[in-house]
Amino acid sequence: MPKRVDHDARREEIARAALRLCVREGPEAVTVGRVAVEASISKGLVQHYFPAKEELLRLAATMRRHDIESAFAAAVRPGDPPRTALRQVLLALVDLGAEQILTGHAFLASTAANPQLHRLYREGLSAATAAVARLVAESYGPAVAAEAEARILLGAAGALADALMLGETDRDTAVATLDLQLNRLAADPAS
Amino acid sequence: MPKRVDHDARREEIARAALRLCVREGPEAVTVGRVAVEASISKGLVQHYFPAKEELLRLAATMRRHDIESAFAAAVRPGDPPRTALRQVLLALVDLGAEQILTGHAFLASTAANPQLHRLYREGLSAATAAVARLVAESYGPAVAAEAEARILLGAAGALADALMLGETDRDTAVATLDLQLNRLAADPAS
DNA sequence: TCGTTTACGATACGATCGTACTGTAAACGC
DNA sequence: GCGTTTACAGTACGATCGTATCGTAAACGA
Repeated sequence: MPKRVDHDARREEIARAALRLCVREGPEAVTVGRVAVEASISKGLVQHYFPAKEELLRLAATMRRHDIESAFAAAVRPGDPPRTALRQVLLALVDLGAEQILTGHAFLASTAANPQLHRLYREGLSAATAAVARLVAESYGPAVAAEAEARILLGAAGALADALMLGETDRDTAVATLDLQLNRLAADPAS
Repeated sequence: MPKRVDHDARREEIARAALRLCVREGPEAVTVGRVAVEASISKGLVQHYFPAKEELLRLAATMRRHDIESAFAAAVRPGDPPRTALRQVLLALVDLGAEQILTGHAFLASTAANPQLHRLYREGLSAATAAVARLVAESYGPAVAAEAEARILLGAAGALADALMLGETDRDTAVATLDLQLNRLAADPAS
C-alpha cells in the first residue's frame, strides 16, 4: 500500500530516531544504518527519504530548533502579563530535558565545520534573545538594557538546564536561582 | 634514536591534534587516521600511544578541562581583591575562544552516552562553580546566595562566549553585559 | 655485548560507513 | 486496464573505520 504515507511525517519520524540515537548513544552513533534500526525500517528506506545523510542531520537540527521554540510558545498563555510570560519561558528552558539540551550542544559543536548548522543555530539564538528581550522590555520598561538582560537570563537558564541534566542541582534550586535573578530585575533598576 | 622521547608530551601532542580536528572539521572527523595526519605521524604511532581510541578522547577531554582551568588561574593575580579576581575569571571565560568552547560542547554532548566524560564534565563544572561561588562570597559577603549567583554569572559568561563565537555579539558588548550583572551585585543586596 | 625495550612505519583485516543500484508490489492518473 | 509513480527491502561497492600484527632500528640494562 505505498503512496499512502505522509512523506513529510515519515521524514520527521526518521529524523526523530536520529535525535534519540544522538542522545542515547552519542553523536558519533548517528549513522544511516543505526538510524534505520532505531526507526525500525530498512537502510534503503532511510535513503529513500534522505538521499544524503547531511539532509537528515539538517532536518533533525531544524526540528530540534522548532521543538524548543514550541516549548517556549507553549509556556506562555495568551493573557499572561509580561513578567509571568518571561518567567514561564525561562522555566521552559530549564525544563527542556536532556534530549533537547544534548542535541543542542551536539549541533553547536559542529557549527564551526558546518555553515548550514551555524546559520541555523545563530538564527535560533538570535530569535530567542530577541523574544526574551522583548519580554524584558515589556516587563521592566525602557530603562533596562533589554538585550543584555535577555542574554544574562537565557545564559543563566541554559546553565541551570545543563546543571540539572548533569545531576548537579535539583529543579527547586534551579527555579530559586532563576527567581533570584528575576526578582532582582523587578526590585527596581538603579538608573 | 627511540626511547629519547617524552612519552606524556607525545601523548599530549596527539591529543591536541585531535582537538584541533574536532574544531576545524567537526567532532565526527576525529578518527585515528585523520588525527595521525593532523599530527604528522603514522597511524601506527597513534596506536602506539593510545591502544584504544577512547583513551585518546579521554586525554583530550582531560586536557581541555585543564586548559580552561589554567585560563581561569592565569586570569587572576595573587594580590587581586576578590571583586577584581571574580571579574577577571569571568572575562577569561568570555575570552576562551572558539576552540575551547566548541570542544567543550562536543564533550558535553557525549556525556549521556559516556559515563567517564559525564564524570569529568560534572566535576569540572562543579569545581568552577565552587571557585566562582567562593569569589562571590568573598566579594559580596555572606548575605548573597553565593552558589546561585555563581551559576548565574557562569551561565551568563558562557552564553556570552557562545554568542561571541557565533558572531552574534562583539566583545565590548559582551563585557558590558557581564559588568551589568557584576555591578548589580555590587550595588547592594536588598537583604 | 647481547637481549630487551621502545619508537616508529607499514600492512592487513573484518566491520561498518555512506551511497548506488537493483527488484517488487501497491496505489494512482489516464 | 495500464503505465507511471512511489514505498519499501535487499544487495553491492569502494572507502574508511578501529585495531591487530609484523618489521626495523636505535637506545637501554645486564
